[in-house]
Amino acid sequence: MIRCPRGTRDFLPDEMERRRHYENVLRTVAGTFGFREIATPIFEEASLFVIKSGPNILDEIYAFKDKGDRDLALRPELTAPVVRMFVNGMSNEPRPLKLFYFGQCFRYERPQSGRYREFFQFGAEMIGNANAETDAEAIALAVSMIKALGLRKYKIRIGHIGILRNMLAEANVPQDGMQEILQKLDKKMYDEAGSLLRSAGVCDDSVKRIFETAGTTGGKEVLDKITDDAAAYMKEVMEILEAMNVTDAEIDLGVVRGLDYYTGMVFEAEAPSLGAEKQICGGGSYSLSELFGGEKVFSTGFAIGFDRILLAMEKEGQTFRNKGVDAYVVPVSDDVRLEAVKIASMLRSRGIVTDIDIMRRKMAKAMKHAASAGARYAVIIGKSELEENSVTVRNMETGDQRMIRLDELFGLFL
RNA sequence: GCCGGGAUGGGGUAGCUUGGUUAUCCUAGGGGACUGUGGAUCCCUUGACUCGGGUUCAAAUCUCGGUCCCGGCCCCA
Repeated sequence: MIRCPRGTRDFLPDEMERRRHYENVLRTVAGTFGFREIATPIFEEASLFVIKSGPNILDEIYAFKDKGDRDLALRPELTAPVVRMFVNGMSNEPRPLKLFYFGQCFRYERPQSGRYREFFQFGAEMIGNANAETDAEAIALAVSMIKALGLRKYKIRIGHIGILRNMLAEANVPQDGMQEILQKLDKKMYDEAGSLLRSAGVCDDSVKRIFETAGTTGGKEVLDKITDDAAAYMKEVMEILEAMNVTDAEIDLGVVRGLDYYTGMVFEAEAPSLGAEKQICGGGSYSLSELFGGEKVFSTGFAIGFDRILLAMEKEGQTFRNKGVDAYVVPVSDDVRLEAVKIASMLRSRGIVTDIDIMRRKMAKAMKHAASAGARYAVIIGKSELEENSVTVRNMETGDQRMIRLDELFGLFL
């Protein structure tokens, strides 16, 4: 028995219908913010991801050589491909570019709850500017999408990577040791961050101030304590968000996020109903295009973990009802099957979702099948009906049924 | 890569401690009882011990390893 590979999933029709529905909710919201959808290849030159994330990334992605000896990789994320696309063919478009995408990504990792080797991301990028309006727009879009999906419990935290970086630089922490310290601070591992700071020669007083800043959380007023241009900037972002009616995002200066291509604002969303893998969204402002051979352009973007957010909705008890077919055509006897096929075709050509018994089942079994397929109406076609140019229509929910003329049948589904 | 718990028809399960006939029950799928009316009932039928090695007269059951799943660590671009 061959099964699907580790960390991948099959999506059966019910599940797929649900996923498509929510994908389209996200597409619609992104559209209302003026974003337009794009798609990039599933695989890219491996170097695209190496340039962005360093050579160690190769251990964590599906990288391979093709028959032409090219080094390729299944995409582990979509920001790099989108920026590559911008550099290749969109660098002279009017700015800002507002792009969104939905697609699968692949990472060679140990699967666990909410983590797969093939997973789906919905993301958006704004390319061409770095200011408070841009950052606020990205956050507002993310929040609107989460809300539109119907997720109730979530937490949005906004930080600014520059504030802690500036403090570390002022304390004379060398550039190459910074990332490790920031990572510890991001995880609230203060003991380890402390020993790293002290061994970098930072005095106790500075360490204390750094910890205080990293632990700063709350509304925009907490920014008043910080004397840094970035704090004033973040206050502006928060004010714009307020004007956009986004009030449930809070400041957390400990949000530092992974790699150092982030340049300023960073944010993430988590769903507390999930376990260890509870982050459902992450993003910030960055500058990548110059690494791929283009001019330096500031951008802001984020990605939503589609599988995780669906999982969180499920855990909150949100259910999804599959639509089923509008009409299920049931021929009463074999000698009316051709007529039944004609009527089904007529309904289909009018855009009505129509199924028909093609198993040559007896009528009772066909009715049973119509019920289990979730049909709204059974369209019963027999000799006596056809003699009067009619069919019998049965409402499968109420059980009411009546004869209806063929030329009126279509109107029933409007 | 590391730690822990698992794996029995399509789905859900009993059996495993204490090895021993044809592997339990529910559900689902196909057909029939019912020759023109669904979710009911009854009958027939399809369908499983994760894979490989070991112990044994005999393994779903004991044992070792692989694979996969679940939870966590690491990582999380």
